[in-house]
Amino acid sequence: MKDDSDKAPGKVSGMGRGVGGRQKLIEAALHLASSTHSLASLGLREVTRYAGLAPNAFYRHFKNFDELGLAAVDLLGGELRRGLRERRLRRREGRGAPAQIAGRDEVMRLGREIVSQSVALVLEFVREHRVAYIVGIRELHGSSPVMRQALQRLMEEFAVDMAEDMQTVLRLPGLDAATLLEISRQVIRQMSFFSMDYLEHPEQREAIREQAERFIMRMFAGELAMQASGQMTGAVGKRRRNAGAGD
Amino acid sequence: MKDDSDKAPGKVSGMGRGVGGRQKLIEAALHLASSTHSLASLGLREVTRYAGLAPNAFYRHFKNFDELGLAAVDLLGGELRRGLRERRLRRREGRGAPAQIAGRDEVMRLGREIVSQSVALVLEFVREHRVAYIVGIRELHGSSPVMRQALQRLMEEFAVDMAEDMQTVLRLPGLDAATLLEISRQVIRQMSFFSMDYLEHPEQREAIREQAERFIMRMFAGELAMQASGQMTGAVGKRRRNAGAGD
DNA sequence: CACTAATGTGGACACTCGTCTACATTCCGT
DNA sequence: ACGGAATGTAGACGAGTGTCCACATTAGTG
Repeated sequence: MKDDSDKAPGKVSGMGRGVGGRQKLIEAALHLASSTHSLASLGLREVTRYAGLAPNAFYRHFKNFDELGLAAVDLLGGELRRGLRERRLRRREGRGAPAQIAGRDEVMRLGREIVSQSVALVLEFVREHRVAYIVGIRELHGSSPVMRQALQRLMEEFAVDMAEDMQTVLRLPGLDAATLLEISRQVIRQMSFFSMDYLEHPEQREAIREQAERFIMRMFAGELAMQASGQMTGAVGKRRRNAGAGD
Repeated sequence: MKDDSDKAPGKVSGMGRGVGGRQKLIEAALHLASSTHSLASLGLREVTRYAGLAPNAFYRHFKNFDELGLAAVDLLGGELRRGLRERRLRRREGRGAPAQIAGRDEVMRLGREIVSQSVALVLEFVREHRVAYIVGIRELHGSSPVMRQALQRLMEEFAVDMAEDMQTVLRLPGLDAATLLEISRQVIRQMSFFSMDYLEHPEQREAIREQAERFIMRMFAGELAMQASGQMTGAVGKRRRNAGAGD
């Protein structure tokens, strides 16, 4: 990929023979972890061997595998988030200042367009970063608290981005910020499953994409319908805000 | 020629000193896997040591860790599924022959009741089988294809059960079996996240339970709303069944 | 040039691991 | 009661592991 050798703060001066060591180790670890063990239980020697380095070279870059994992999350998580934000901004520019409160149909159409684009972008990223994504999902449920926390945080950032986007573009009446965030979190989580299906069943990609879009539309339509019929004050109770997996 | 004593529930034939060996190994493995490695990367010696047995005792019961994992899935997955089915039947009896097609409000109320009970049951099970559940979720995304497949299948069974239940109790107009199953699958998947939150944040259990119930209601309300407004024939694509007589 | 920091190699140590062979104990069915 | 099957223990082997120490190469800085 790219030579990004300055990932850690202040790390650009003198170097020995090879420059790609760090990157090579990360790639080796992701590749091995995607097809074999979990990240935390990878062998140090195994990884360095795969990367074409001596065992000790590992220590030059990372203290342990959690540290390597965090570096990978920073690298790829940041890339995905930047990608989503970019595309979002591009769309917003290309449209001027649109969404005055519009009719229900107009909102639906606009929402569907945004949903469709976002889903496509995520699935595209997932396809291009297959191994990293698989490892990411694996570690999200894995045994290292450090990795779990880092990845949960990443997902929370995605959810916040998505909620802000929705808030800005569609000003849905009665959809307060807290509810929007709750829905966004649930969408992001569900997407982690859809993305896995997408990778594992290439022959059903079209269907999976449609399923994902349908899911998201269903969530919003459901919230609107429940608010419209006043059902949300029912037995379910409604002390919503701050209920999620916030740190 | 009597019991096919393979792994069927009739495993009681000849035995040596201890009887709980198999069970002890499973428990040890789950316990270790829930707090340390993934199942597949557990050490044979590690597990037997924790179980208070000699390393070789492992071979007496399992050929490898996949086999142990499958046994655990059979054990606990079966228990959960039976529990859900039981409670479902009990509810159905205790009610006689209820659901003639009722008004929308009546359907909503009944649906909410079922949702609430089912969510409570699942969360209760999760709390009572904490370690097993954590390992299950971990292996659902883990590196062993054998375990992944077994757990995906288990979740599919849950989804089918849930869809059938919904189908039987609430005869929602226009909610065909395929859509119901799709929604059920998504609910089951989302519940895996809710359950994790539930375990990891005991102080927010009430809120998480409400969130789960809200999520499920939102899904159904959303599907009904979309069908009612004819939106499901839109750009999303909908080669699902032919709605035919479209209401 | 001399110095330092970064990056790399190789060898060695003690340790754990999976697996094998051999033997001991307990229960079941005939 | 006896033989076989199930379940358990003990010890040993080679392979792989994490980590440490010593040394080599290169880039930038004074």
